[in-house]
Amino acid sequence: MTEPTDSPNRPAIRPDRDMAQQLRAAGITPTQQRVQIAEILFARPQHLSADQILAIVNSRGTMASKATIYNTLGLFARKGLVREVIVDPARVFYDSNTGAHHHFFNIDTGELTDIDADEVMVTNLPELPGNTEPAGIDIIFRVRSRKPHPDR
Amino acid sequence: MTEPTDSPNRPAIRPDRDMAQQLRAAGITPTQQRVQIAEILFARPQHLSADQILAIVNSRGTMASKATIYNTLGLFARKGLVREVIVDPARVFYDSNTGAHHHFFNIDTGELTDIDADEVMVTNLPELPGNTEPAGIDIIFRVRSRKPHPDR
DNA sequence: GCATTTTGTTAGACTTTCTCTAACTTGCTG
DNA sequence: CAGCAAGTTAGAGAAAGTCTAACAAAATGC
Repeated sequence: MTEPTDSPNRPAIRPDRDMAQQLRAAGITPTQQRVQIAEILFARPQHLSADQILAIVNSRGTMASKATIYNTLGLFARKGLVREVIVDPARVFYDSNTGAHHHFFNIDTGELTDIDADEVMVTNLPELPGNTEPAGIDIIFRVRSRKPHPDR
Repeated sequence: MTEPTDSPNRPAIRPDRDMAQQLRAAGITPTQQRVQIAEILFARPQHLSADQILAIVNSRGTMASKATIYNTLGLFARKGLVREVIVDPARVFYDSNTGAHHHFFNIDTGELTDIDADEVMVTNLPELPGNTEPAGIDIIFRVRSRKPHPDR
């Protein structure tokens, strides 16, 4: 469960509704690029990196620069439409599922899998450090493929 | 609680004992550089980045290259002497406390604070994906300093 | 102990991911 | 439709970490 930085509990974006309208409802001016990126992200629940999104946009013959991808993903994350999942330095995934859930991360293959929040219970929320407010929890269960790699 | 990739439950490294000997006991050949880095890391429980360790080593007038810092930290992590904590892309911390605990990460200040494992209960460990074995859990409670920043 | 082989270290080039900048475009707003 | 704010762009730049090839140190065998 991660509370977004902005706008508490917005309904999830749906692929089958007018995207421009949904963006507007989320307080985001729907430019061509943003709609395009949103359509990719929300086509189904998935984890995509900025790089992958850029590649998909380009493969469609449409246009969006690297900077726009990053700006847009950052904006979406601030607005709570997607969730940043950090599993590996130098690789942030944007999770189109902002519902309560956690992740398995396979450190060998780089695969990221959802865990439904119901399957994990975190109790006893600790006291926050002075003068801070919650911004989210990330629980990542790191796993590795069997037969671990050698160890030098 | 993170199980190390190697060697299940090794006693924590202590700053007040012979470091070379302790490294050897952990299955690590104690070179000059490794001892130096270990002494910095285990002086007290703390979170240091590779960069910080490099800076400390250099400030002491001793020598260790960037590559050695990374090699050594990777080795220590594989051997379970330290724990990698990923809170921010492009910033991995090495935690000299490998005991059961989690973290607060202040996304505004970059501060990392320990949470004792007793304060958080995770129950219902989910079923692992096929043919994988556990490599550790990271629970990071992201917090932000009060009065959130503006939003473009 | 000396030679051999293995392991570790080094500087610096390289890679990857992300950010910044300055110019340009788009599109509200009155 | 003029003016202005917001968005996009290409490409340079920054930051963190990896790789490589040469050299150094250490373990191993005899």
